[in-house]
Amino acid sequence: MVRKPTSKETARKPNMREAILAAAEELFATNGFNAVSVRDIAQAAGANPGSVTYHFKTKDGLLLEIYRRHCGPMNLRRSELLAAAKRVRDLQDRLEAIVRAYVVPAFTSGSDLAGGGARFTRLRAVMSAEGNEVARKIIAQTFDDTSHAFIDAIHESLPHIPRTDIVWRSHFLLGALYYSLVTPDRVSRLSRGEADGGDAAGAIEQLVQATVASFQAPPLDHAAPARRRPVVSSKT
Amino acid sequence: MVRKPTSKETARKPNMREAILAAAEELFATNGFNAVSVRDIAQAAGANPGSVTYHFKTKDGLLLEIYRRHCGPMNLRRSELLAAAKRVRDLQDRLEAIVRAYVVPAFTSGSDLAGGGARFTRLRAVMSAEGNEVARKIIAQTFDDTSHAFIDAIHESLPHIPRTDIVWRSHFLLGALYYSLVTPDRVSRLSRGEADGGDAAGAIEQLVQATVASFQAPPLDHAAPARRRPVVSSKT
DNA sequence: ATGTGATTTGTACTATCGTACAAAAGATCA
DNA sequence: TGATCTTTTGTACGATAGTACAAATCACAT
Repeated sequence: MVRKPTSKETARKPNMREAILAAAEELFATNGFNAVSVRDIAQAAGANPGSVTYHFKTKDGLLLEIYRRHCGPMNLRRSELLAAAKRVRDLQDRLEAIVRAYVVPAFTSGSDLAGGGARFTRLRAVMSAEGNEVARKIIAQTFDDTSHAFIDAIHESLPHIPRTDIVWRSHFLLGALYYSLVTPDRVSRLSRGEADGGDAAGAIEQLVQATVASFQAPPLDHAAPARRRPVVSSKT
Repeated sequence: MVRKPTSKETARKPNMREAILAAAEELFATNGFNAVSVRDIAQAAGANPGSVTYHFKTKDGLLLEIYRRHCGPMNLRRSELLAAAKRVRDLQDRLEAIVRAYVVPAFTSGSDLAGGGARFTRLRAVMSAEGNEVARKIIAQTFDDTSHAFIDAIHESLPHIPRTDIVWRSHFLLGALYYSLVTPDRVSRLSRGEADGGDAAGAIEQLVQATVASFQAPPLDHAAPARRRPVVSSKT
């Protein structure tokens, strides 16, 4: 009996703390940080507002804990997948594997912390859009390392593309990834029901294929302008 | 004297109404809707809080007016550019022209309403992320037509790609576009200063090239699975 | 100059926000 | 059982939110 449930884990209701975290995650991810009140979260979790203060001290503290919960497992999984991807021999396959290693954990977190990575990624997208300060700090110090690792790996499998271009295209990848999680219904609507924007597996495949192609695009010639700029005049 | 400045346009301070709109646009676009108070907006515009109520009745009304201001000119310009793009003979050039016709007005609005399209597009991105109700309604009924027109045009120049795939890739384009406007600093940071995320012209070129390549990617084979899925195991 | 309508100001009201804190309730173990 | 610690509840407080509205101010036609 080295490990007993030290009463810290045995709440009256089963894990109220977790319920609050899950509710907050869901509400923040769909409505933004400021639109959600502590009372909203408490009600969604079936808890008392004061209970939120007790567990997380402040609303910022609650957001911080959400990040702490997910960042570790997600980046760990990404590292594992990236390491495996780097060992792929075929260059084309390797690139695809790298992109997949970046995308997949964003949709389904490794340890799948009570709700999966998709919800947390969506939350990150929303916090990013809102310019949330708490999130900005964590992201810069937690995700930039991972991003650099992926950019370097991609650069190695595409040595003829300038690093700058790869940075841009990685940026586009993240934007596309975020947006797919933020408004999946738009895909369903525009495809007139042919595609399901909420289907994670489908979204991943589409995103990976499109992104791999974008990475393989010829580099932008920074010295000379575009080969032949198509003439588009708005004056008919 | 058919047209005299009917005192409706001659405020004490030069166009306080416009100042409020501009300030609200800026603040909403960078901080989200709920994080910004009417008093914040009034202060940034050098106006009195009550003045905001006078001109726009409610905070939602203010947001609505911002959309009304930009949607018309922007979609008009997109239509013009799309029409011109469709007349490009070379298929490769035409595709690029179409993508450019979609992207360019998002960065710089046609009539450049006091601040340009980039700010408004960023605002759209943020409202989308926050799931803002006012914005959702307007977007569905104003932008979907334009989106369909572009999707159809792209489909015509890429007949062998299923429409579903084009929808997905257009969706990724919009996500990348949004994200580029939301966090341009990330590009500067990840490129270690080599690229300037805030440079609209550079962002447009990168985005257009990457997107054209993604559209030209082979279609996803919905019947048979991927040709040869690269094996990536997380267990080393 | 004066009246009139359009704006701006100042202030106040109610609702809700985040947070604090004491009391109640439950769990744990001597 | 009773002491002690953790968790939950209930309530309250100050700050700030959106909005309303009367008074003050301005522009302009007469």
